[in-house]
Amino acid sequence: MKLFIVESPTKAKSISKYLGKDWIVKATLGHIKDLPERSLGVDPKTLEPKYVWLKGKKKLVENIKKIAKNAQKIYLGTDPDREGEAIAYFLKEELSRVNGRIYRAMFYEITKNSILKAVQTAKDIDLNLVHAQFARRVLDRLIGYKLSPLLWKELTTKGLSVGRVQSPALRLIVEREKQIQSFKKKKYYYIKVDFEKDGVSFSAVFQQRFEKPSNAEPYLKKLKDTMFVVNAVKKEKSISDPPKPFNTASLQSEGSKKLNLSVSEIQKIAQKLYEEGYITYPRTDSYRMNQEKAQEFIAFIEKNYGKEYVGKLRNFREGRLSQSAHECIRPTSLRKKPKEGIELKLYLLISSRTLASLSSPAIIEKTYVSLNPITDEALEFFAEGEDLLFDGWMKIYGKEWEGKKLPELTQGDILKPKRIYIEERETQPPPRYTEGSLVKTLERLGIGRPSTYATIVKTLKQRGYVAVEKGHLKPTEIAFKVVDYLMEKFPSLMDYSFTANMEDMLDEIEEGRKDWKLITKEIYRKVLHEYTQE
DNA sequence: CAGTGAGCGAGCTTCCGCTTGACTT
Repeated sequence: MKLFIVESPTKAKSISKYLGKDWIVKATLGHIKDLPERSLGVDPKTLEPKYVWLKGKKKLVENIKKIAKNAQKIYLGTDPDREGEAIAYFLKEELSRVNGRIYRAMFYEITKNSILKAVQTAKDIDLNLVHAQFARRVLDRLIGYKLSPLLWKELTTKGLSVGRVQSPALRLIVEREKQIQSFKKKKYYYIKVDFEKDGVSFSAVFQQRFEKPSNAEPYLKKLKDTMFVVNAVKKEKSISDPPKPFNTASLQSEGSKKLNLSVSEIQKIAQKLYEEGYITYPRTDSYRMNQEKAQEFIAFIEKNYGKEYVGKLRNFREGRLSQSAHECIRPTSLRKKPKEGIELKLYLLISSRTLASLSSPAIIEKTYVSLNPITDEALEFFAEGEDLLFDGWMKIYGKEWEGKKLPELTQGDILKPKRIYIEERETQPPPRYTEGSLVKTLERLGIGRPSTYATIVKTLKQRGYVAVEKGHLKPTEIAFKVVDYLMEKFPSLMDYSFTANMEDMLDEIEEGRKDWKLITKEIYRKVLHEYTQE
């Protein structure tokens, strides 16, 4: 009998099928050890971390140990990334007491081939990766547990928190709010002319905007009772490429927008769909898709929509920080879907997005028309229209076409205006973040991981830093104070590229070029630098 | 005798990242 260990019980089930009878597959349910919650858990001098059992995990590992005792070989198949390597490390530390034949198996998708290959090519644990996890963990702990108490004292409020991820996230929200507060709305005016031709109405606007309606009046007088002539018509084809398939960030933002739910609710439903076998792993930063599956989906498109709707599997550049242990989020099969309710709705969003990503581009024709009043050629008016020549992926994704088509116009056409008037508009402040747009921004900046996006939002709410108002995130007064304080005392931590810089350092540890304790100390000192100078 | 203050100990918030099931109400 051989033993295979993974993180997720759902994965354990599928892998168990591939490996067959003389294998036992067990799941750790994520990390098994972590720093203690109620103390720092890091020696301030040596930076030596004190990892302790997570709740319930001692018992779980003891059970695995009993099986390990009698196993011919033990394969550690935790996720092929920094965190997964750390889990494997602690597993080995425990299991090697009863059995020395322990190997590290790496796989990037759950298919029979890749699992068998992982077993054949299994090697030893990569200590560099483990040390990078220590560095990441210790740094996050030091920042969180050393800086938070400074806030309690400074702002005499208990329960406030500072973190490598949450504090820059809060800064985004607070800075947006400041922009909104200082935004001065400005009115502006333009001259608009309504026409109608062949029963289709359209409008043209004057080349110039005005700050005051009185500035537009003289022009308006000139235009009284005049006819217009079409001076030029330009047509341009443009291509609208299909969207990428979903990863966690885009599923959370698109899902919460379309189904009107919070990002945590979306994540919860996705997790359920995953456990019930409807979709692939829901915590991923990757857009990769299994080749054979993509072929299967493309065949489905051809059969149900026709050849002209078939696109191709594209290779997307993964973000530099992407650790890519999993594929994109897609249906496991198109033959199996949930029966009803919100689960079905999210499933259908995922399946249509997946198919759309593999279908053909939409083709749009843009028309630009310029017109003059017959009485004055120097006054130019512009009209624009869009026509959908081919819907492509939009049909499959169910995206409604919003473009407006112009009537057929040719140079020299004479038109009688239906109405000439001044329209008032106002410049708009930038919008507040929604949960979804915040998650997308965090992903773009490389702040946080797919497994934590939803919790980041939750933490900011729990700390009383943000409130949800009409679906948008509004910072509270204490949030302003916290961000102002941190910006003054710890500017390098609040820099949006802090995480990216930290990742660079972790890369060096992973490649074995730097000692993890030295680097961790260096970064932490840099964060504290300005503060301790006083 | 009442009020004051020093000294001491107990009880305390907090991080990010990996994963769900086993608890209680």
